[in-house]
Amino acid sequence: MHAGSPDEEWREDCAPRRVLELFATKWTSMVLHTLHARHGGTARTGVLQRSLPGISKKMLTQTLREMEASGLITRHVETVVPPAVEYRLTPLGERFVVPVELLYAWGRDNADALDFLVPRPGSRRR
Amino acid sequence: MHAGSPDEEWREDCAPRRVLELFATKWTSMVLHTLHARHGGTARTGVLQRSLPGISKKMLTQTLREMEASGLITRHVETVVPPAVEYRLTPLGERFVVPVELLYAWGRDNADALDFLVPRPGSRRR
DNA sequence: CAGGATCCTTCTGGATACTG
DNA sequence: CAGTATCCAGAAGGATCCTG
Repeated sequence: MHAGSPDEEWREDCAPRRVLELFATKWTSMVLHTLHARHGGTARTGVLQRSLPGISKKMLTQTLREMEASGLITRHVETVVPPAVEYRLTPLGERFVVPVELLYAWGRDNADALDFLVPRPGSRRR
Repeated sequence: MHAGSPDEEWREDCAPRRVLELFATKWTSMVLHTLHARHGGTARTGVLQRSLPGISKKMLTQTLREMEASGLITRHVETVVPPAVEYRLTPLGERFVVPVELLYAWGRDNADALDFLVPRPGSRRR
């Protein structure tokens, strides 16, 4: 347990980094959580948008596209008018929910310690 | 379990969002993990930098500053020449390590499913 | 050795308008 | 209703040079 040992090198494509990529898009884990905890794993676009106050239509669509490309969700299109699109968690997505929920649970348990972060709504970190 | 219920509103300052703020700086969780898993919770600046191939001196310092401001680590300065600075996980930091490690563990367990992400070193997601 | 100060490039993501 | 296409301000973060 010391420096230099290249056992688990922080290569650009190591597992930890790839997981972080999933958080790179701001809304991913929130969509994941909402889909899972509030809608049982399946929801339509508009429902998701209303469940995530503050997300723009652009970012919702973009996030959903990336999550689909990552294999976290699937997209089902009902060919009707007006179009109805449903997003559903994949088994991989369901599994990813577990650590994400743990992370959020930790946040709730340590809310006091995090109080000094995000002091006032509108200012980001730092 | 449906839309509209404002039980756990996604306000700008809700716990989940504040946790995500901790990941907003790219290297935070990697520094945390390295400090914990490779150095037993305490390490000097240079050691950390060598343990994190690819991090710039600027980002390392900046990340450490923010982590200190967030109460995840403490900074100890040895007043000698050349200066020696040690960073140490706080109890809060130690607790945060738990969900972070679970996240990384999930990544390792699902490495196969994540293989299509980060196809070649040098290109980011998408 | 630790880290501050700049410069500069890339990316994020919000606002808005438009299509089927 | 779902999605696309632009435009654009601001943030993230890498490279480099300088200080005690």
